[in-house]
Amino acid sequence: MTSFAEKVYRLLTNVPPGYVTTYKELGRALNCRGYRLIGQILSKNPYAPLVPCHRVVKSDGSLGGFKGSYDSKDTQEKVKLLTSEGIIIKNGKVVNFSKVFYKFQI
DNA sequence: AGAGCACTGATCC
DNA sequence: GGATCAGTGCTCT
Repeated sequence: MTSFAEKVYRLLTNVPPGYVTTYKELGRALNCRGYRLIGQILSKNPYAPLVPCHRVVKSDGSLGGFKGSYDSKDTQEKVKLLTSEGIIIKNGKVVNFSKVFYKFQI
């Protein structure tokens, strides 16, 4: 499958552990303005644990959603995961966001 | 062929 | 400052 989705997954696997990126950055890296579709694609995530979709957050530092839910235990688990990777999250937002933000080379 | 979607920026109070 | 509106592009049914 050589679709747009695969490119997203590929970029995601390029993100090293302990770093995060944003839907916007992904969209920009792929030259795509439909930021929503990035999340939609990730929600499908046929590549499951291969693609660290929990490392993708919103542009303002909040985590956005996870597993199709906005406010559930899944989101809390995402926080826990990121925290264990060295990312500080407080009140549902990344504290050291600018420090762990992985910028794609365009 | 059509609707959905884990977002974002701009606009409106 | 916070809330709302509109735009956006690919995937799935």
